[in-house]
Amino acid sequence: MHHNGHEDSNPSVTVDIVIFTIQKSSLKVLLVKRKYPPYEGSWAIPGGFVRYEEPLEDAALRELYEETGVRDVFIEQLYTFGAPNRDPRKRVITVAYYALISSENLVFRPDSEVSDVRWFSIYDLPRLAFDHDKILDIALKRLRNKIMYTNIAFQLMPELFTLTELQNAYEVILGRKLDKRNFRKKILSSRIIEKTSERKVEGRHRPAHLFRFLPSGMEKNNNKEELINI
Amino acid sequence: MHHNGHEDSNPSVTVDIVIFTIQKSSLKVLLVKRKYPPYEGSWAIPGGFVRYEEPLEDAALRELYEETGVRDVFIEQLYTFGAPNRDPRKRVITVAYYALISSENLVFRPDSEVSDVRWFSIYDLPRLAFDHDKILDIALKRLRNKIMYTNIAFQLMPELFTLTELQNAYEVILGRKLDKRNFRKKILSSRIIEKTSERKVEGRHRPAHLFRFLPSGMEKNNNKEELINI
DNA sequence: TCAAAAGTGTTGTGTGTACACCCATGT
DNA sequence: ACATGGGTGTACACACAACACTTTTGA
Repeated sequence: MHHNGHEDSNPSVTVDIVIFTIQKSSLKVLLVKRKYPPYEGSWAIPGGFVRYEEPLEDAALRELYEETGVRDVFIEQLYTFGAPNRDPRKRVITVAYYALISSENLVFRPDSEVSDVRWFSIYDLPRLAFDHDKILDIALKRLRNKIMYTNIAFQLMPELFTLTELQNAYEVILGRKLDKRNFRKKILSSRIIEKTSERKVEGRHRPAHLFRFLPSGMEKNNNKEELINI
Repeated sequence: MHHNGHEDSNPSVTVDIVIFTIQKSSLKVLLVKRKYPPYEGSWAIPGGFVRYEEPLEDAALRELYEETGVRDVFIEQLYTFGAPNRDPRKRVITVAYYALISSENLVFRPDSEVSDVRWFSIYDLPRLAFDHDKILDIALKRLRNKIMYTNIAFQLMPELFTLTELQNAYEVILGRKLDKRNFRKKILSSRIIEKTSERKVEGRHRPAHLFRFLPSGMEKNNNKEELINI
């Protein structure tokens, strides 16, 4: 690693990946605690250097896999951040991605306070290293925007889910309540889910129907998105 | 310039900028003819290396200025392209931008066939170097999408303009006709333009009123955009 | 007086939104 | 029987789309 970047006319290139999931009715992002300077001890978005022969998206998927053990995940390029002083050591240009993963897919769930990788509620974030607060902010805006006219929210859901669970996902992401009847009308009329014969029995009340996404030529976690309107 | 990139663990970083304008009722992009290999003699989107201490957007603005002589232009980051083999010499990651410039602002208008920099209609493009056809395609999609819910089309217009001229700009970008009455209703109700006392006399027919954009806290070419709906 | 573009309203259709009650189940 | 969340329909406001004629000017 060069610490005197000026001898190298090329900036370094990294990928950073904002990983979202929903846990306990809360939208969470995965952060890692930095072990070395700069920003030692601060929390940061996972990321790392792009290998010489590695496509950018592959680098992002590799980082994602290293942190979460999850493959076959929806990711999308977000924005490229290149302020000359965003890393105090040398010029580092980072291509930011965001990912949505279903909490059922999590191989390990870094929850404990002692771990150096942890899920944080978007409403209870620590101070972040570098310009990562800006990256996270833009990722959240993109997610909130895109959930309104695409089906990306489905990437956050398990295989089978109830309409209330789906609505909760939307509400948690948007940070506001939605009307139950209007939501169901909209989702059902978009013909992207189908009712299964199964029900979810949970507590002493009427069981909910379970739904699944319609394959419709595109598979879940296929990195494809379809236009809908909520 | 290294020709053996493998000795340098860092990819090179460039910016490329898709420059749009409207000329003669046609949407045009600026292309430059390459003087050296690879792709010698092919047309390409203007671009160049990012200097070590230079913000990405500054690099894009610099390239834009070098090719067009225009400053204070609307530009927006588009996407970052980083396929390992997109440049046959070595790994080059390019951060693509797009720009909209009013043809009245053009200091020089590269029109002649002999020049090595020229405006091309988007419907009559030459074969492009590298992956520049993909970049241009994405830029055009973004422009067409964004024109529908922001005021960026105004960046393409002169200081004073008629409603018919503005509608032509929309039609040329979208590649389809719009309804005159509905268009005027929409634009006028969005309260982002104001009628001036001047008229444009042109030909043997009724002169059109000239309009200008309302400052509304944000200046033209301020790289800000406002949400509207067309 | 004619050619050419400017300018102007209404109506139907569809979409978004607000809103309240009965149903099915477990305890 | 009751507590709990599941599930359902209607009415109103607004946005969008389709559509044709009159006005103003220069030649």
